[in-house]
Order: sequence, then C-alpha cells, then structure tokens
Amino acid sequence: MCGELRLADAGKKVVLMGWVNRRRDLGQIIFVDLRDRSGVTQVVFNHELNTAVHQKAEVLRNEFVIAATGTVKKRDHDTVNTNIPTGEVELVVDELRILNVSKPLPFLPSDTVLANEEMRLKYRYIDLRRDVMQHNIELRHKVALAIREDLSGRGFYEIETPFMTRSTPEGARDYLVPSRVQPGSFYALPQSPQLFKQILMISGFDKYFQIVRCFRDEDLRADRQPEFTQIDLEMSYPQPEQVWETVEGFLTAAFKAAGHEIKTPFMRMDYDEAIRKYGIDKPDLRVPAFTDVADCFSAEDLETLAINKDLPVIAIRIPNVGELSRKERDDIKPLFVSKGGARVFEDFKRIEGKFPDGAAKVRAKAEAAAEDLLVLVVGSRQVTGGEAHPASKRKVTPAELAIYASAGILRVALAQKYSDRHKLFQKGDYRFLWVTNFPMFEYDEGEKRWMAAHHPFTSPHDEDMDKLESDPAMVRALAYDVVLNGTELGSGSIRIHRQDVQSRIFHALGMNDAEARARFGFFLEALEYGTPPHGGIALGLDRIVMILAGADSLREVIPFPKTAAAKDLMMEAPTPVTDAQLRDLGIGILRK
RNA sequence: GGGGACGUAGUUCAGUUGGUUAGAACGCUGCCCUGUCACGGCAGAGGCCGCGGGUUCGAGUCCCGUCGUCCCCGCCA
Repeated sequence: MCGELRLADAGKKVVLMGWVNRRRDLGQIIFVDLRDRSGVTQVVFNHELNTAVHQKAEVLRNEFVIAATGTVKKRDHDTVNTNIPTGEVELVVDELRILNVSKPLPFLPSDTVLANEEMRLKYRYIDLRRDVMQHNIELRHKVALAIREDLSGRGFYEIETPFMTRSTPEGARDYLVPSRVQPGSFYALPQSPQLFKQILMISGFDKYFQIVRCFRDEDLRADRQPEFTQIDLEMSYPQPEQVWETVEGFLTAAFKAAGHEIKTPFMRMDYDEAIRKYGIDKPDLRVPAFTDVADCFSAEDLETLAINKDLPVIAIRIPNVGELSRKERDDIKPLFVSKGGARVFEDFKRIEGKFPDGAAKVRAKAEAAAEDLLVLVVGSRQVTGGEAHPASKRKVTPAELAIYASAGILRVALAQKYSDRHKLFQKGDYRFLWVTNFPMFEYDEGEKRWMAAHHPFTSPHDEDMDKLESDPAMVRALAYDVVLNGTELGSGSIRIHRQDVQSRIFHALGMNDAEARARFGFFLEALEYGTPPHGGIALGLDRIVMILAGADSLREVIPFPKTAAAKDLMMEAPTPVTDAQLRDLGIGILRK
C-alpha cells in the first residue's frame, strides 16, 4: 500500500493504487503523491525514462484514482523527504492506468486549512479521506475491537437486542417508528437496551455485552448525538466492585490499543464528596479541588461582605495563572452562573486589602501560591425557603448544593480559560474516577415529585430500603458513574431483582399499580419468575474515542454524524415522505 | 424554547466612517520549467456579498425578518 514502502523495498517491482494527493509538474518530470489510507508515496513520471507514460501522466489532477506500476527506487541523498515515512524511496513508474477521474472538488483532502463543517458534512466522503479522519476511524475500530476481545475473554457474550421496541415515556424522548400492520401504533428506537439486558439475565445468559447504537430525541451538543454507540453490559450476581473491575479491564485494553497505559483500580469517591470538593458529579481531577474557607473569616467580616454564614464559602484555586489585568478580572464575571443566589468575588486582591487576616487564612487553607488565581463563591445573606425543600435533610442540602454547583461550573470554566497558563491539561493525562452512592431520587420542582436520579430499575442500598416511603430524600442508590477528566464516560447500577421492591420504587415515583403494569407489566411479571441479582453499566464509545483522538466534538469520531438540528447534510435527512407512504401508515400531518 | 458567534469567488478569508470597477491565498484553465515534496514563474476565468424587506442620493457595510452552520442554557430517567 501507499504508506508501506521502505528502503528495504528498493529494487522491487510493485503496483500502487490510490488517489492523486498532490501533483508537482516540473515539465519533463512529474511528481505525484499517491495516497491511500496507509499514507503517501511519491511516484515519478520522467519524460527521459518513459516518454509515453510521462505524456499520459500530464492529464492527472487532484483526486484522480490511478494504478501505477514501476520500480521502487532509493532516493538520492539530497532528495530524501524526512517528513514522511516513505520519504527514502519513490516509485519510478513504467505503466500508468487511470482508474477514474475526478471533477474539481469543493475542498481537497490535502488542504492545509480545514473547510468549514457544513462543507465537510455535505461532502463527508471527501472529508473522511483526510488523514486525521482516517486515523480517527481506524482508532475507533481498534478500540471497539479491543473491548470486544477483552469482554469475550472474560466470558461475556455479545448478544443483539431489538431496535424496534416499545415506547416508555419517562426520561428522554423516543424516536418513533410507525407500524403499518398496526395503524396508529408505534415502535420506539431504544434509548438503551436496559430492559432487554435485564431480561437476558433473567434468561440465564449471566454475562452479556453489546456495542450497540442507542437513540435519544433530545437537543444536540458537541458531546451528544441523537444516535450514539454504547458499550452496554450486564452481569448476574455482581457486587459493584465486579462491574468496576470489568470496566477497568476493558478500558485498559482499549487505551492500550490506542497506545496508552492506564492505572487501575480507578479512584473512588462518594457523590457527596464529589459535590463538596468539585461541585459536580463528574469532577475533572486534573484541576485542584476547591476548599470551603467559611471558617477563615470572622463573623463580622462575613457580615460586612454580606456573605451567608450558614452556607459554604468556596475558594476556587487555579494554579499558575499569574497576575490578572483589570479586564481579565472583569471577564471572569460572565463565566459565573449563579444558582440559588450564589455570588462571586472575582477580585481576591480587594479582599486581601480589606480583610488581610481572613485572606491570609484562605491562602493557607487553599494552599494557594502567590501566582495562583483565587476566586470566592458564596451564598447571599437571605436564603429563600431552604428548610421547606424535601431534600433539606440531606448531607448536602439544596441550598448548599446551589453554592457548590455554581462554584463547580466556574471552576471548570476558569480551568479551560487559563489552560495554557496552568498547563494541567496535558495530552495523555487520564484521571479516571468512580463516583458512587448517588441519591436514589431527585426532586422535580416543576412536577412536584420525586424522579429517579439514575433510572427506576436501580436498586437502593439495603440499609436505606426502609426509607423508600418515609424519607425518599435520604435513600442512596447502588449506582455508579465512571468519569474521565470531567467527562461522564458511563453510568451503571446494581438493579432491582425483586418484584416487590420494583413496585415500591414505582410507587415512590408516583406511579400506581395500574400505571406501572400498563408500562412495564411484562417486566414486573418477568421479575416474578426467578430473577437473579444482577447489575451492569453502559459507557459511551464515541466519547471514549473522542478523548483518545484529542477531538472536541463527537462528530470527529463518527463517520456520518448529524448537525445541531439533527440533520444529515450529506443525505439530506430527514425528509417529508409521500402521501401514499403516509396513507399506508394511517398517518396525517398537522400543518401549522 | 432561550442566549451568543458566524454567513463575501469552488474553498479559506480580508473588505476602513455607508461612497469609483468587491480583493488575497489555495483550487481551476492555458503556457514555461528535469529533482520537486504546501514546487516555482507568467497569463486567465471565476461574485445573487445566504435569502426577503427596509433606511439612504448611495448598502457587502446600518435596521428588521428569515434560512443555514457552530457553541452554550433548558432538555438528555
């Protein structure tokens, strides 16, 4: 192939097939860089050596597909190209076949400046010819293969589950597929194979995995596509630790396939601790945790600063930022998102001026060096109705959570803004983390009811089982997330395997027996026929590959992604369909 | 649903306070060139300034709307 020839191949007669990546026509001699997925080789058409072939080569243009037959030649010393692996040789052509021509292209795979994304997506087949995209897709293949091999080696079966399944409104919106045979009825594309994999445990398959497409009809982000790929797995009789070991195992294999060593076991952290130290359930461990410095100030100082003394006073420290200009300090404010009345003191120098004692204690407690940036996030004095909140008895109260969350968002924003100063974001620095012991329920202020924080099939902690009805706020879930550098890679749990417990959960979520049966009757029934304890997890393959590729959008590692409006610009999907198709399905379209 | 950025040759971009014929680079076409490798040189073609309204003597430039792409919030059990 085009990227494989080396000095040792000199003298061999070979055929290279590929695209004309670049052509350099010097008159009596024409050089063509011939490209395929393996790389490029320079091929030479020399008028002096072979007039007929040289003449034929004069018509070659960008992206023509050719077969060049000739002899591999060691390049003269002064003509070696050290920039490419094949640079010590070239192919002297004595037979040229033009396999296909190409119109002038909207952009070239060899272009040094990238076309904008709209262009790239419309002509995705050209974009994918670029070496970066070829590499990303190859990486994706290697990672998926390594995961398959690892899980298969651990005794997991890869089992396919249906794409045409049942809509279960709760959670993300479903993509619906109308049924022709049952007019008015719809299948739903799975948001995940959750119930199928649990049923596979009930069916005795013990260890299941699947690298599977999932579908969610929600708005997109750089790290969210409407169809995405999960590494989904489930096992019978596990402790959470066994699921974690399995994940650590296949991630080790996957990262090794991408050329990275990672250390296991991963760090573990309670949800509460993650919130207190990082203000978020997916902390980026590369940046220092923040510090509660409420005790550094006197009551009078807090009063003067109009800081709520009952709420945390968070010091965010970003190392090595150095002195900030007036404008740079002003630029911090817009990064701050206030929840629950949280306020920001972006100018620590002023606090040092007015409250030198307190500020010195803050510096000491936060272990901040002189060149580190310090920013305080505090509660405002009046707290509104905190005690009335159903979750107010939690270790981290809703009022505190608001301060932590505001500080958490600002910490990440500052870390990103000053990444070239603190240099904590080094390529290949992978900090994995298990976040555990999530609360079972989150309170939905809009609907005034408890919602499953993970999903309704997650098992509560054994010792919290008695609080399901009496005190749902305090029930912890046997749920866990695996986090890498601030990105949630995956989420899993030990599941409920007893029908009575599952019913109690549905009740806690405000669903009566009839509703629960109507939605999940088949599943509740299945639980009654000898269900083994089971649990599992699902990880986003796209996100893993994105991080390994050093990309900042999933679109860079998905061959045919969709735009923010969930469109495919190449195929131009979705489209309206014919009236005949709609009639067949018994569907009418409402016009605005 | 909300906020922000962008939209000018095939492509990536520049275009001053609203003022003559809208520029550059790459790509494309033709000619020249035997050691280039982001080859070089000369000549040339190529524009609904996203679209629709408005303000103005005059709009790529200002205003309103609309469409498209990206980022963020909401949303993503």
